[in-house]
Amino acid sequence: MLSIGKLSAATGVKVPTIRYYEQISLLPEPKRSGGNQRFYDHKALERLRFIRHSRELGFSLEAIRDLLSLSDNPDQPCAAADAIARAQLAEVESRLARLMALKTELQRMVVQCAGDTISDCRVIEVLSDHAHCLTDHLVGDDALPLAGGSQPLPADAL
Amino acid sequence: MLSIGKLSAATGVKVPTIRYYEQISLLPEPKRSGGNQRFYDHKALERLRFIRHSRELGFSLEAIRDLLSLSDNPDQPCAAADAIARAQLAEVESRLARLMALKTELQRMVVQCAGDTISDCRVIEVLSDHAHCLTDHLVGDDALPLAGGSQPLPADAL
DNA sequence: CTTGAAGCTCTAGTTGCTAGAGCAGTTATG
DNA sequence: CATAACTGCTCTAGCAACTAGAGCTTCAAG
Repeated sequence: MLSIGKLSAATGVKVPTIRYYEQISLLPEPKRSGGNQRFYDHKALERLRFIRHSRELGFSLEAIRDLLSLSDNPDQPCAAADAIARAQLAEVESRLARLMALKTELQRMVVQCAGDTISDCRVIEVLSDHAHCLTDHLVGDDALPLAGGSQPLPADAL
Repeated sequence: MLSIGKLSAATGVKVPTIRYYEQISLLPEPKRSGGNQRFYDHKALERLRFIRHSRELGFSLEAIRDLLSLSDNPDQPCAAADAIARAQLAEVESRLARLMALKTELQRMVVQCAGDTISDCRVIEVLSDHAHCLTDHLVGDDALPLAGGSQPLPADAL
């Protein structure tokens, strides 16, 4: 039996995050000891490790919720898990492609800057006008939804 | 003079987003016409284009705020703008490295899945145990702050 | 002159946490 | 046994960068 602090240390997930996961029902409510303190068993430890590892791989909490419910029913076919993983892979690949275009553009911008005054700074100039760019580092398809529907990858899992 | 709708069409930035930028003082308050409607001049158009392009390149609104104030003072040295751009480049490069590790791991996961039941699904198995992974797709340095201090790149600019 | 699109303000929701206030319970030391 | 220091508890509010919706007003076209 682990206190929440020990569980945190054992998994690398911060204490408030564990309570947050409980709040959104990603973790079940654990037993409480006399003075209302949470105590966790081995199953909870495993589940939290699963969550953490999935987060590291960029899965959203919603995807993880699905993956967990799949892993709770081991007799079902694994096609669903496979589909979630494939979707995540596709997501990562498309982000990779975009990031590589960004990197190219940023590099050009930085390299060309001669270090003079702002008035002839390449950085500012390039930012002012997309025509200076080589690639189409645009976001969407045609309406260019700058920030849009999904935000599957956690900002820090990149 | 452009209405907010025309400005939106001309820049690809959604109407509510324009109002949001005004609210956080990234755009100045525009003139209003008789019935309280916003009207924008050419300067506002340029400024919004600058913002949009910077967002496409992954700069945070805070970084853009700095870049804008730099571009408003063209006599100053451009070292500051250069530094912001270099920081952004470094950020993008580190995200790229992480994303590539993720991609490798996800690919391995997906390829190995034989399509049987969950009980012997590689996807679930790998997620359960980081030891299955080749790379250290871990986030932090030692404390592994799963999600942490900075979130410079907007989730959708990836 | 009427209709429908576009504009207005305001509040609240999204994701995945984090930070802080203000307590109560637990553990280590004197 | 007392006390300090730590860990835990609940609750609310905040972060980025928007998005969605309610409920209202104004404008342009036919």
